[in-house]
Amino acid sequence: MNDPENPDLTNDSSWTQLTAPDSHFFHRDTSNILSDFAWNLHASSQSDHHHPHSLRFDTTSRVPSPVTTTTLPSTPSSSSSAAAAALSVAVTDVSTSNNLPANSSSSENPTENSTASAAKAPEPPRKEKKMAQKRIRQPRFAFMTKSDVDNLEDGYRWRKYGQKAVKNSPFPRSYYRCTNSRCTVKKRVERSSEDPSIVITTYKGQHCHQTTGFPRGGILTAHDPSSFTSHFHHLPPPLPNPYYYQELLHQLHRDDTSSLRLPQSTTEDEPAFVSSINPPEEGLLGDIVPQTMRNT
DNA sequence: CGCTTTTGACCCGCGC
DNA sequence: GCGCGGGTCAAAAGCG
Repeated sequence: MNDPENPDLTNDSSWTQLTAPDSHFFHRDTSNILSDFAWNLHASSQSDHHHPHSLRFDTTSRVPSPVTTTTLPSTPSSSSSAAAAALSVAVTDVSTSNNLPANSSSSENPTENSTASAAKAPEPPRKEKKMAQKRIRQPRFAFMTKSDVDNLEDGYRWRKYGQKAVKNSPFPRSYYRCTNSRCTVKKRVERSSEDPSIVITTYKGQHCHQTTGFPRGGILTAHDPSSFTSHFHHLPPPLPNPYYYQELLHQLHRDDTSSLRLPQSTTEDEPAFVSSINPPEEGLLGDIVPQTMRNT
């Protein structure tokens, strides 16, 4: 079965064959380490079209936008200290008209859910929650990482809440949720069946809090986008951080909007990363941290 | 003791 | 309607 939210990221062709409704995919055909294209990212309009590293933006379904390909400037990999190498990034936003931000803990509070079950509410809270989840789909993005470890360090703490065997894959898929009780972000980690060295990580939702900090990179705060980027420029995190990819999208759109066409017409189901095309000073906060959380 | 992981069961959506 | 597969729950076990 083709899971629209979970295309086989290990298959290059599948990246462009994504048939998921309201999804937007980025594909980068590269095997370089993350730091190669990440932590020194300075996307410029002078896209090196000769470079094999390409970022493919693909959107299907409701938005009949053509697949647009752009390229990223590449800097030679200067370090292999990181145990992981990002291969591709995919943004599969599936937000609907009611894009529930991660900070809307009032409407989706795990603690409340757990306690409500014992209260025997007239309506099964579990069912309510399911219904809510069905209606409200959160932005998500995925990336492939060459790594020996499954659970990549990304600055947040995660609690594993499930594991499932994956069809046509000898490797199980693990499900994690952010340990922050108010945060509804989840991530899914699975290993490529074709290349066991590749870990496919899919993030869903938006964090409503700061990171806990990288073990080897000091504390990383999400309050200061400038320090965030400069932090990475000077001190690449040991492993890929989802922030980077959203920043990547920013950069791409900012620098080359002519070649990277975003589904601007999807106003009714505005993807998070589209709405995040903000002024530079807006930075990553537009993607990750809800505006209401920034002044805390 | 508190937190995390494991794991079987359950629920739901989707395709046939 | 049925079966399959993905995703989640929740109790038990493990760990520091």
